[in-house]
This record gives sequence, structure tokens and C-alpha cells, in this order.
Amino acid sequence: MPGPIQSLSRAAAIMRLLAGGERRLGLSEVATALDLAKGTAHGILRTLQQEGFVEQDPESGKYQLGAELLRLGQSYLDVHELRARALVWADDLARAAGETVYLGVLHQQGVLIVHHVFRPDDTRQVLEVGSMQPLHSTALGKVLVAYDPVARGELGDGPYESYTLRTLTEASDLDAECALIRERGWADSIEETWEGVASIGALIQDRRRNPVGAVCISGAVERVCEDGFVKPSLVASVRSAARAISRDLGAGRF
Amino acid sequence: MPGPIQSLSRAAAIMRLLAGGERRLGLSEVATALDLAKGTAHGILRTLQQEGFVEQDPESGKYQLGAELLRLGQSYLDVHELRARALVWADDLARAAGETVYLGVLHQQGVLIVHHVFRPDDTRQVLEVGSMQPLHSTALGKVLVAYDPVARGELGDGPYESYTLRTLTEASDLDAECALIRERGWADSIEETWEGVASIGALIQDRRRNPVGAVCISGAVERVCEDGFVKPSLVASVRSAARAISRDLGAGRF
DNA sequence: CCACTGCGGTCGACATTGTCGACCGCCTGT
DNA sequence: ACAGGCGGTCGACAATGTCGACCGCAGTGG
Repeated sequence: MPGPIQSLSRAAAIMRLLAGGERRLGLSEVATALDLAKGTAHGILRTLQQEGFVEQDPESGKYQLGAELLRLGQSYLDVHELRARALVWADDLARAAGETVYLGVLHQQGVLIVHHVFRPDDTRQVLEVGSMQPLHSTALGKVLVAYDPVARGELGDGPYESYTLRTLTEASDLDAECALIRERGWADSIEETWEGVASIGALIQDRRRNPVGAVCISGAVERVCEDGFVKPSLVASVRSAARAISRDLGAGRF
Repeated sequence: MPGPIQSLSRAAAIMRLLAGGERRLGLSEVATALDLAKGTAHGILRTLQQEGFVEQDPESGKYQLGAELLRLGQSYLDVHELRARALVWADDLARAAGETVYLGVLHQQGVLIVHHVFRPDDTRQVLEVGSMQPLHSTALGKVLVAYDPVARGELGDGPYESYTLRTLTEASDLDAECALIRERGWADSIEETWEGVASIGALIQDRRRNPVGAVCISGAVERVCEDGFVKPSLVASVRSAARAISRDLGAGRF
């Protein structure tokens, strides 16, 4: 039975639709958006609601995502081996570098943040675990594109979306950058996604040298860079953290 | 068509099963645990995998939850109206009280934490957003049980699980406590779930006075209590935060 | 070194199951 | 008061998911 189960694919599409639009959606909206009969959409929504994946505003009758997703998302993190092993190293890195640390894995056409350590003694920040970052303009993303053929494939041939003046939007430029990244073993991104923010990332691989994710530090360009380049000491910290996590992952096997 | 969609319910059961067991599960394990034919379980797992809700370890062939759940869980938080409006108030409360703040909603037989503000200037803590707390032994839970008939219904007639010597395990005791909670308008829990931890909670209601969630502060019993009772000043802070959030929710409508 | 047992995965027949589009009652804005 | 939209229901139909036997492989113990 090498075909996907229709009702499940549709349910997934509905949940993604609900996740996309910031506001709640009505039954008819869902049905027309996905080109389903109202009855069909209703059946799926009712089941999703019973299971807690979708909630219905009793007042307006409109639907939104449900709490069970949050719970299961948390369970995903609990089981995630990379994240578990990286926790302590990420902490150390944040303390050593004095900057925010992110841990990301490839997911669809982006980097999914699975761990986030706040910059020590910084002002209040929002936790970004569960959010996505672009592949072509962040240190995390470019590391993955450079080392993971799947990531490179997901990216396509561009041109890519431009966020700042420094964003690389052409596939040829990005591939050249990736060659450089592979050569020196780390990636940076200086104001390529957000003005004023620079980041440095390095690859995490498992025991068989498969790329499984990336770590990066991210902070104000004034602190992370010097004379237009990222500080070598920070690069060293990130790379050694990445190596430590990779070693830890390999060790877990035996 | 007032029946749930079979394949969807089964898919949900599989995901919950994967979320429950801490380790990865094989196809046969899943199939036997849920009493499904192997082919059926495989079809569902394959579809879930395609959609990103489940991942398969390419080495062992075993399954675990997928990254898409984390992303959707995050989207749930983004849309969550109660959480959005409560963010700033929870912050203020944490600062004023100098303690950890939790924001929770009823979900199945527990309280789902949807927001968590760390205790200011405290040692490193783990974020508990997405985790569940028991209904019968926490301030958040008891508030909901006292005011929300649905929560009371979910709880059942006990006896309830005991975590410490002070846990209320009998329905009659808990109902008496709930009457008290309704009378004075707030709940506490002094070492009823974790030794050394006390918490104070109050109800959040929407414009039509329906209970929609609860806030609490939680901290070391030595700081939160005095002479065996919670400090009145902290109670006042929590209650005023709860009122502020409720007012904010009501205001959003017009 | 080889049966053997377990695994994940496939296949095709069957009928259960999800789908469809018309229909219903309700609320809302006109 | 009406019309148009909503969420929700119903029942016929056949497409669909389900089932259990089967396959090839990997690890294992004889």
C-alpha cells in the first residue's frame, strides 16, 4: 500500500493551514481553501477536535490549533537525542561566548530551532524554540546547506528571498559560499537576515559523520564582529562546542 | 456523519503512544500495542512520516515523533489569545512577586502550561511550557477544578495519586477545599505536589465569566509561606494579575 | 556456516469507511 | 422579514483504508 492515507494527508493539510493563518478559520474557509466538500472537512475537523489537535471557539464556531499539539511538541523535544546531548554544551557555549546560542535541525525548507539559550545577563528575550529560520541567510542554515545534500536540495535554485542588502539571493553565490564553509569548517552570517545581527555556526554530525544539525551563536554585530569579520575567538568556541556535541552523540552508541 | 474518522483516531493514538514511551518504538511494537494489523500501522506511520509528524531512525527503523509537531505546537502558542494577552501581566507578576509564574489551561486530565516566566535572577531553570501538571494537587489545577465543571468532571471521584504527605487524595476533601477556594477566590498548594514548593493560583475568565485558565506563582515554601500559610501580599499580587488578564481578555472583544 | 526467528515493508482482495453534495436550522446584516 | 451566509447533518455510493499472508533482510544461536 505505497500510497499515503488520504484522510491523514488532508488532516495534516488542515492543521498546517490553521497554523499558517494567524486568525481562526471557519469550516467553509477550510473547505474551500483545500478544495474539500464541507462534509468531509467537517468530519476531519471533528475528529481532530476530539483528539485535541484542534479547538473550536464555541462562540464563533471557528477553528484553531489545539493544545495536544503543544504537548506532543514538547514530547518531541524530550525524546530528541541531539537536543538532550547538546543541552549542557550549549549552556557552556553561551556562557563562554556571552551570546545567545541556537541549536537547529533541518526541517522542510528551513532550520527548526530545537534549543535556545538566552544571552547571559541580557534583557528579557522571547524563546524561539519551535520557530523556523531561513536556510540561505543564517549561519545555521548555511552550515546545513553546505554539508547536507538534502538541505541543498530543499533550497532549490533561487533566487532566494532578500531580507537585507547583504542577503545572498543567487544560487551561484550561495554555492561558492558553501564551498568556503566546507573548506574552513564554519559558517557566518553578518546582517544577512536581520540588520545588526551576526551569527557564527558549525556542523554537528553523528557517529557516521552524517550531518544532523548545527549550533550557532548570534548577537549584535558590534560584539560579534571586529573590522568587518567575526571574531576568531568566537569561531573557536562555536567549533569546539560543535565538536563536543558530535563526540557526545557518537559516544551514546556504545 | 457523527462518527470519528477511524484512521485519524488511530493516527492520534499512535502519536500519543510515541509521546508516552521515552524510547523509540518499532513498527511491530506499535501494531501490537494498539491491536492493529502491521500493514495498517505501517500505512499510518508512513503517512505521518511524509507529513513530518513522525520520524524514522534510518538505522534501526524505529519511529519517534517528528519535528512538525514542534512547529505546530509553537503555532498554537502564537495564536493562543489568553497567552498573548497574559504575557506582559505575567512578566509584571514575576517581577513584583520575585517568583516563578505559570499560566495554565485545562487539557484532558491535567493543566497544560502555556506560559512560564522564570524567577528573576534565579539559577538556570528548564522551561516547562508544554508540560502538564496534575489537577488535584497544584494551585493551577485546584483553581480550575473549583471553577470549571469540566475540570471537576475530568478529575473523577478518586482516590487521586499521592505525591507527598500533604496531597489530597479523597474527592470529599478536595471538594471541600474547592468550596473554600470559591469562597475566598484563590487557591494554594503547599507541598502537595513537590516537597519544598508552594504555589498560589487564581482564576482567569473571559468576558462571559467562563473559566479559561489560571495563573500562579510558585516558589520555595520558605519564601512563599509564613507561619504555615501563604503570604497575603503574594495572594494579592496573584489575584490582581488574574483580574488584569481577565479584564484584558474582555476588552479584546470590543 | 547455516537454518531460524524476528524485524520492517509489500501486496492484493475485500468490505468497511470516508467521501460527496444536497439539505437543515440558525444567526446576522440589510 | 428576508436573503445569504454560517456550521452542521444525512444517506447513498464507491473509493478507500484495512487485513493477513507474504517477502527479503539482519541478527542469532546452534
